[in-house]
Amino acid sequence: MGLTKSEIFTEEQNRLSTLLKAMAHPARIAILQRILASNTCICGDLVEELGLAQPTISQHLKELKLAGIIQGTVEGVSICYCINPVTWKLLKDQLGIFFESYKGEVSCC
Amino acid sequence: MGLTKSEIFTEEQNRLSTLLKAMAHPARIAILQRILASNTCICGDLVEELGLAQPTISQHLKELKLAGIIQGTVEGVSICYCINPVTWKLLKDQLGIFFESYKGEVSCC
DNA sequence: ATTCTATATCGCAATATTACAATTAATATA
DNA sequence: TATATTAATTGTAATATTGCGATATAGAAT
Repeated sequence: MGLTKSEIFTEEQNRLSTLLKAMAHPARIAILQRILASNTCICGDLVEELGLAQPTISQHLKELKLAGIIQGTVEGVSICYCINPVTWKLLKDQLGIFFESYKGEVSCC
Repeated sequence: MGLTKSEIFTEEQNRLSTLLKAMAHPARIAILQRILASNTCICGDLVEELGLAQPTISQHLKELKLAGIIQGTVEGVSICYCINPVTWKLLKDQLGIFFESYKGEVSCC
C-alpha cells in the first residue's frame, strides 16, 4: 500500500524515523556537511557544488527544513540556511541513547 | 526520475545515507529497539508485538540485514537476529563525528 | 517601472517503498 | 513419511521519492 502505518508505533519511534528519513539521502548529507563546515549559512552555492539542478536542491532544503533540522532566513536576495540547534540536540541525544544502549559481546548469533 | 544520483556523491555520503535509510522507518526502529532490549535475538515475536503482517516484518528484517545493521542465524525452526557489531560501531562513530562537528552559537540566522 | 538575481513551486516521468495475501522453503516432530 | 511450525519469497496495489524543465515569486539594482 506504500503507506506507513504510523498509528501502531510510538511517538518516539515515529519522530526518530522521520528525522532519520530527512537525513537519509546523500544530497541532504552533503548539504548538512556543507552547512556544518562553514557554520555560516549558504544556499545558491549548493547548486554549483553538488551538481544537482536548482529545483532539486530547493526541494532537499525544504525537506530538511520541514523536518526541523535546518532553518532559513531571507538575506537580501538570497536565503541563508543553518542548523536548527534545538532539533540538532534532540536528534543527537536520542541517537546517542540509541547507539549507547548496545552493550555488545553478549552475542547470540 | 525517482533514482538517486549516487555517482555524484562521495562513498562516505552514500554509505551513511544508506545506513540511515535502513533505519528510517518506525517498524525498523521498533525492531532494533526490541533487539537492543533483549540483546538475545528474536524474530517471530516481532510479528505479534509490532502488529504488522509476517511478510512485512520479514521484509523489514531483510532490509536491516542487507544494510549490514543486523545479522541472523538459523536456530532450529526459527531464526535468531541480532546486531552486527561491526556496522553498529561504524555507524555510531560516523554519526558521532557528524553530530559533534556542530559547534552551535556562532549562529547566523 | 524594468530588469536582474536568487529561490520556490508546479507538474510530470521514472523509480522506490510499504504492506499484504498467497505461496514456497526449510526444519522439526509425531 | 506426513504434518506442523517458522520464515522467506513472489506478486501486486497503493503511495512516496527523486529529479528536472518550465514557470512563478520576491527582493535589489538600474
